[in-house]
Amino acid sequence: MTKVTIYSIAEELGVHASTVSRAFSRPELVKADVRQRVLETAERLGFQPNRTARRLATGSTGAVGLLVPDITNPFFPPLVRAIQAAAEEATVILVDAEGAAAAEPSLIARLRSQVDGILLASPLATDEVLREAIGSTPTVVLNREIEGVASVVCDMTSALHAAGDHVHDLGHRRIALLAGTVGSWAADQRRMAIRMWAAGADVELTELGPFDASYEGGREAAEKLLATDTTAAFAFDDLTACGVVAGLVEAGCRVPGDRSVIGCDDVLLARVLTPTLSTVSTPNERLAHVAMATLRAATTGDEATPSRLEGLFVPRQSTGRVA
Amino acid sequence: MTKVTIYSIAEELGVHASTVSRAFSRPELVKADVRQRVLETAERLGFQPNRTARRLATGSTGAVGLLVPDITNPFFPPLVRAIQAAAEEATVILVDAEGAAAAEPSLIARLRSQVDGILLASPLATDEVLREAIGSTPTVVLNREIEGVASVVCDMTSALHAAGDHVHDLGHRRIALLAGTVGSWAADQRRMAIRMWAAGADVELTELGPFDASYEGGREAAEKLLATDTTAAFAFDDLTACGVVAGLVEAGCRVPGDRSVIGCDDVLLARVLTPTLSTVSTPNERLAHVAMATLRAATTGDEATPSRLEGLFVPRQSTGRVA
DNA sequence: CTGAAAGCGCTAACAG
DNA sequence: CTGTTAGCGCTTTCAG
Repeated sequence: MTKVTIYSIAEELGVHASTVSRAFSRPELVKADVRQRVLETAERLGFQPNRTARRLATGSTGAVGLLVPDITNPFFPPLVRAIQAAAEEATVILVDAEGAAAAEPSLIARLRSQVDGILLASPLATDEVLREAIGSTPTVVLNREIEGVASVVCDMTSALHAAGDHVHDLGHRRIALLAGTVGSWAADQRRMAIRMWAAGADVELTELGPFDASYEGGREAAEKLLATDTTAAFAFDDLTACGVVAGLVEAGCRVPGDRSVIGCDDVLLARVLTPTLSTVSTPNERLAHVAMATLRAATTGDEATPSRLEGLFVPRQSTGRVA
Repeated sequence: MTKVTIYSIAEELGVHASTVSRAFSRPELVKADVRQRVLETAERLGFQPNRTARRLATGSTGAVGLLVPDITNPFFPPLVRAIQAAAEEATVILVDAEGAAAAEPSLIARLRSQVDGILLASPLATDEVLREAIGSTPTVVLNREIEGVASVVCDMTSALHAAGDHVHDLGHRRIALLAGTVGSWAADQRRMAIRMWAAGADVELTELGPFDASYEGGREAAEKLLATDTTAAFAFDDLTACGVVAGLVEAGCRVPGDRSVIGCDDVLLARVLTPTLSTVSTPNERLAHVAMATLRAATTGDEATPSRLEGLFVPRQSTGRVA
């Protein structure tokens, strides 16, 4: 079981190692039958090109880094999966910041030396910090926008408008906006979208918060919510919405009987909760593909192109006709 | 911003590159003051040792692979996090099998060439297939045992006995066991544990299933469950339990008022569901540490040591006094 | 303790 | 189209 290299198979065939190398990396440069035989014996000998050597020689790692702020947030696993699928041959190195935004710069620094490019999901760090951390490494930021850095975001605006119209159609006129973490790009965007919608509809919007984007944050929000006479509420995300529902139900308020609740992200939780959550879903696969394409472009030195994808409102059980 | 290598700093100091190299990899072999100066200028120049080159030279990748069957299963993200933390310097390459057990061998093959060792969470593939796929790569299997392969498992037996005693104390005597996927090591272990407990307690155990380890599987289980006169049920995991609760509630059956439900794994869901789930938690951090330690041992050629950790029963709201 | 030299396995000009 | 020849940046004997 000795290691099989391009030399082993070159020798076996009486050709030069570089020919073997070419047979793999630039097949068009080698005569069809030679290539054929190379591939065959490679297969036969169980040849596995040594990625490390290739990397050293080419200077490219064949890997992309994916930094997520909190892998235990149910929003990210599906995204991670989609990115891996979209990465195809490239190996993706996932790094979880464990919810500690302050640690991200050093994590990014470590990543930089191991990858050709970085996909960065970092909602909380400031533009400054991030720009400095990524330096000259080709980077695409996800779900936020930073001047001068390529990005792909899922724009929830129109979906949230649709969600607003949906509850409006159900008769709701006093609506609560449970704001998410301040300084979060996504939270800001969602807040703006809902304000904009409310301004154009005959509804009274009550802003509460900010609340932490967590179940506990939702519980807290529920308390504040109960002190208002609103009949429907937009939560920052599904996890928060889950806490809101739990808090309301515990206080004897029925969902959607007495109050309607709208989540965001369409995580697994939204589909298994009782009641299932009306929410806005993200096109993860599309996002992943666009992100990878953008990263490849960035790697080959192209311009920073910001892309926007649209979220989709998914009505479920947590929204109902006003009491 | 030219690349800084051991040569740059060797030149800068008028020493040989190998000395610089040693200053990092075998500091004890270089005189204190030289080492000192090397480290200083390395710092000053922002030297980042090129991992790829190091790998080529040493033959070790400094990376470990972590294969999970389904990253979207909420059980895994916390484990991934724990493993990353336990891996310290080593970079962990996460591979998600996307729920397709059949694809695992080829994923493992790809991994093998990129890492020093593999942590393998693969509940469904057969021992044969796995043994063949890992070949001679140092491997630790997680939550299952394979003859001849190092492993670390979380043994739920005593925790499930505690759970049984708990519902027994609450007055339950007719108990349902909702079996998980057949052929799954964990499912088998849990089933055995509950049977064993039931055999030693004055309860009547009704086995139902097997059901898919999913929300839908739980819904299906709920239906079957309603056709029995049992008052408490063990679900395979929390996701299943969630489906069971949803199915029961939808049928007008209250949890825990009319029936008690016990989950397993203690995923996020268990804590945010209403009612919160009584379940068995896994010591992820311990598991991760033991797994990494075992892998390091395996890498240095030591024997395959199977380790067993204990789960912990966590009573919550989904279990209550019998009606 | 440090310098010299030989690779690790592959790629990439450059000739032929 | 294919062989030659240099490396990629670091580690590691082997001398001294």
